[in-house]
Amino acid sequence: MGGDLRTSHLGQEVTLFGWVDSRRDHGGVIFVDLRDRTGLVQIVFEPETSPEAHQAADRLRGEYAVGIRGFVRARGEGLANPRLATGEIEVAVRQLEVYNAARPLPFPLDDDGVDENLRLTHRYLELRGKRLTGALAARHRIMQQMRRYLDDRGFLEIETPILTKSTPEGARDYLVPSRVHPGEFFALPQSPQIFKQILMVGGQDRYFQIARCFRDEDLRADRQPEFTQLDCELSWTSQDQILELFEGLMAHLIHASVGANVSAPIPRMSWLDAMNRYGSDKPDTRFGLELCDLTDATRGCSFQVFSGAPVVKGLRVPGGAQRISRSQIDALTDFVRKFGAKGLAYVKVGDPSGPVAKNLAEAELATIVAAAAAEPGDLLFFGAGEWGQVVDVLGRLRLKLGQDLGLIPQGLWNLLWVVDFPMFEYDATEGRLYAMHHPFTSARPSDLPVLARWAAHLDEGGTLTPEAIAELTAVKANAYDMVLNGVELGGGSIRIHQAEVQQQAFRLLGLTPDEIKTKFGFMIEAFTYGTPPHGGIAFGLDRLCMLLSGVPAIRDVIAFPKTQQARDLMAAAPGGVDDKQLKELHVRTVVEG
RNA sequence: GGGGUUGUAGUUCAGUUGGUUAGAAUGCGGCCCUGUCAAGGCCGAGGUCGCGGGUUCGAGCCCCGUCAACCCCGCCA
Repeated sequence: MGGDLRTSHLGQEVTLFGWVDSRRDHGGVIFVDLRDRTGLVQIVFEPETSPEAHQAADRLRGEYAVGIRGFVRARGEGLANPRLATGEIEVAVRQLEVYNAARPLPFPLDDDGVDENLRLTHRYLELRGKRLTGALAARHRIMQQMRRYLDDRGFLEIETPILTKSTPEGARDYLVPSRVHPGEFFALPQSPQIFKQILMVGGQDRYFQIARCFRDEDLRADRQPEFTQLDCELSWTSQDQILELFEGLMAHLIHASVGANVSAPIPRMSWLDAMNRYGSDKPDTRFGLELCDLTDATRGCSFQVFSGAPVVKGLRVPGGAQRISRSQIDALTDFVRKFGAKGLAYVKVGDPSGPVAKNLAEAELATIVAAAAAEPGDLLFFGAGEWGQVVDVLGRLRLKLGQDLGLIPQGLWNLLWVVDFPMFEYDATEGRLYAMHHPFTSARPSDLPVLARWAAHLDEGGTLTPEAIAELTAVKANAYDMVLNGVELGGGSIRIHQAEVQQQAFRLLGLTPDEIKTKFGFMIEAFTYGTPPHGGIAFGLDRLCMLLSGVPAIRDVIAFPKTQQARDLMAAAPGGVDDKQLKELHVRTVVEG
């Protein structure tokens, strides 16, 4: 293609197709940069080569779709363009064909500043730009590398249904009404979870799929309602084997994409450690600024906010007393309020006049400073309250400070496994347990009796007592997440493969025996026919491509993304449908207002 | 559901304390030009200041509402 031409092609007769990227008309000679997916090449129209082509080139304009025949020749002395890969040569045109003229574009290609609204409406034009062309090519290569890596290790790529069944738990489903079965609906898959486990029952012992998933939840820069996962499952396996296999895959992908060497094995951190040290289950380990525990140091101190709190934690900013101004602290206080903090206590180490320091005896302050290993000139932020709230707020503050103070080194690819997740979270408002990973995740063998006992307790009409909640939230799951630079790339677990244990898990999550039967009966039954132990993992392909391409949003690695309001501006979807279609589907709309 | 940012020629932006005919660059159109490469020179066209309402003698600017894009909270097993 045009962008591939080099001096090795000198003298060759070539046929090129592409778009007019720019046109420089000198009257007697016309230069055009011809662009295709591979890049630019200069083509030259001159009367000496072809009077017809030269004359026809007069009406060329930007983005005309054209084809040319011509011959490759060297540029004259001093006329090479070092900024083009093809800059040593040019193509003298003998014949020009204009396939399609182009109206002036609504915006210039490759201009990052253009309103995204406009770019999304004309996505076909934005796709011609280097940015998207490069990102899509990178995504293609990542997918090819994934396929090769997994194929080499005996995995089969198998497709699972898009029209499937709504299941409780998890995100809101996208629903598809059934024409044949009035009043019934398919759901689009939030992930192929159940199908891939059934594939294991079906003997397809190493499966993968680059699978489209659908979740009808609100969007973010890294969240689209339809997105792609690399979804994997294998039988006769262990957590260690899975971590090893997939850290190998990720190291391979990072090396192939950005050339960085990630040394396997990658570090593993327990969920509890991650929460305590980084205030996040997906810690960004590219920088320090770790949280410290000040609960003991503040026990019984004179400052009621600390002494009355179940947990007090600190975040020490070295030299922060100078680097962070009062107005910045005010802004940070507003920041943490968004996450439910009542305020943001701080002391400037060595300065006893601050609002918090004034409330503490000298010795108490000294104890706290020592516990935080803080030095004069440091700024020490505090979080006091329930453990989950405190670590969450300080974790978010840590990330913000890391960004604001420029503490995050670029060019690092810090991979991390987070392991030993709790099996359940307790929701006090709803009075029920939720699966932290998903309901198919297995527990550590030593915890199985705990599950069995409380499931039986519920079966006998019992309720979730405080004792049950305490014991069950202490249960650890065989689950693991992979984190890259503070972004959750993927996660998985060793699954439950025994019908009885799966029933217990559903019971503990509050499903009635009837619900279990209607929603998951086929799965439970499948587990009674010789199910291999199995486990798997799924990675967010869009996020991975986003990080490896260094772009700020997954929209930038998706050919046709949706807006934050979940619209496709180009296709103008969603849109209304005919009454006839609705009738066939046995659906009536009720639009308020 | 909530908080925030943005919205002015095709595009990116400027527009003073509310004051006459809303500017620049780029793009677009015409003419000139045989070595440019973001070509150059001359000339020209191009505006519902997102939309609706209000305040005012007077609104791009102030107020209220609304729409859209984006960022975030909630939500996303």
